[in-house]
Amino acid sequence: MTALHTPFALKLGAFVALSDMELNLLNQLHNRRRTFPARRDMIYEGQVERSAYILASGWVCSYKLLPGGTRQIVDFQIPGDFLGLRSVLFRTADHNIEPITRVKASEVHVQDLLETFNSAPRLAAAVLWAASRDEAMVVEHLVDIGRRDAKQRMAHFLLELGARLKLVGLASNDGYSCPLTQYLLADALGLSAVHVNRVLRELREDGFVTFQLGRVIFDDFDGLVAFCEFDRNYLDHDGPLMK
Amino acid sequence: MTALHTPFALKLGAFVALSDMELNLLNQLHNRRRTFPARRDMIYEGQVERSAYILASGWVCSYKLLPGGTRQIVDFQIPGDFLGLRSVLFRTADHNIEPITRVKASEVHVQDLLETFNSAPRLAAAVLWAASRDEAMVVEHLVDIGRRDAKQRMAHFLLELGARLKLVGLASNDGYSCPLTQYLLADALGLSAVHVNRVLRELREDGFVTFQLGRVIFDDFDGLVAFCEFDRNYLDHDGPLMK
DNA sequence: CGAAGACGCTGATCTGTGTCAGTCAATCCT
DNA sequence: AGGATTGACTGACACAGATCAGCGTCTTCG
Repeated sequence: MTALHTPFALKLGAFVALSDMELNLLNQLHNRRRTFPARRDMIYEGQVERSAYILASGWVCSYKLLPGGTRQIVDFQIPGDFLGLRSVLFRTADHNIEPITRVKASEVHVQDLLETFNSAPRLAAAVLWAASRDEAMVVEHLVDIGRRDAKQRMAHFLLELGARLKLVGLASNDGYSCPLTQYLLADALGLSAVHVNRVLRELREDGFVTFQLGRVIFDDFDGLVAFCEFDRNYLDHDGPLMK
Repeated sequence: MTALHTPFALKLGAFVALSDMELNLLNQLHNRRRTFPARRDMIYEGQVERSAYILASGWVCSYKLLPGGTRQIVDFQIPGDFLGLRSVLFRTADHNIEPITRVKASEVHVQDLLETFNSAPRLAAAVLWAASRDEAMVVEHLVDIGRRDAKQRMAHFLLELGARLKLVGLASNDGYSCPLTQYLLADALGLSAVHVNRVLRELREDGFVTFQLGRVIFDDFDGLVAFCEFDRNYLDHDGPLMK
């Protein structure tokens, strides 16, 4: 992958055809590179220092802790995604962000972002688009947890993740590699780890998907889509107004 | 309530002290008044015409339909809230909006909004703040449905609603009037209507809240807060950056 | 007026998922 | 090398909440 096609550029490029000039501007956002080890929170609830990042490689999750000690993972972020965009708006972050793997990310100052938007307004639209997509995904998770049973929920989740990864060149319709443990899946889907295991086995025995050894393999992609009523267009909208 | 203190102005005023000039600008947004009857969708999934509204009176809900015929209510909107702000960004709306009662709302054109922001940048920050709060609420609902049992979920929901209504002068710590049916509560909380009924009875018998005849009455506000571990600050943040 | 819907409410029964308790293999640490 | 930790996996059992079936009261409307 050349410098001109970071995951971030790939993602935005899916909605706005990017000129060379715009691509260059995007790449200039990537100068403040930082690395984070797995499992140590990058941003935690109540933190005052506000920083946003663009994920270059690795996976992270954002979650909220409950007094009881359990947690709810709100979403996973994959390369190309923004981290902590909202914590820039509020004085303090309202949720935690934890790397699942070792992570490389570019720190982004609000200032730089605004300057970039100034030089290339179409990029502002693209970023806004991406932010709205993330919000739509949270809504879809709400529907997932509220109204689908465990098996459909898992199926829907694996397909959604696939669609997102495909956008940044990390998945195909065959499958993708995935560092999530069954405990992480449980915290994200509102299930117990034990039940996650059972559901994955059932989906495997049904011949739909196999999730083993860090790889998700779609054995019957169309069947899976039908089974959980996945809406194929839900993540590739028509793009922003200013296309 | 004078024209200078619409619910919308009250809400924004809670985060930015508004000058008379800013109040006037806000009120000018309210000229295109429209009325909607209950139960007929104002905005539906896939609709192309993009319009945003500010709710002046009445209640609405935004929801997503599932192929099976069930639905998940994502959130309720009360006076002072924005409707369909996101549907302005996308070519088509990605969810439905249905009035629960008869509703009065002011149609807002993107153009007017931008001009207002131009004259009073602090209002832009306030609106952004409000939008972020709405997003934070969806996240909280996710936590609700994913990790709290039915009773705590209901308790948390009733308290959250109370906090929002208080902000626009429609509730006190004693209670508020509330047009939601048990079916609506069920669709919002991911429960069956039957179970909603049982949970409400239990909360009443515990001496926490009474929800009857269209009124929510907090019999033991502090007890209820403790019971569902409601975070008193979660909705009154520190305000936006540009305070 | 009477009929038809809403809506609140309840008991009986069924079921999806959680909880508990444990095994096994792989990896990391000292 | 031995011990600790982590993650996948399983069976037995318990329970929260769904589903089914039904009653009663209001409101709406032809």
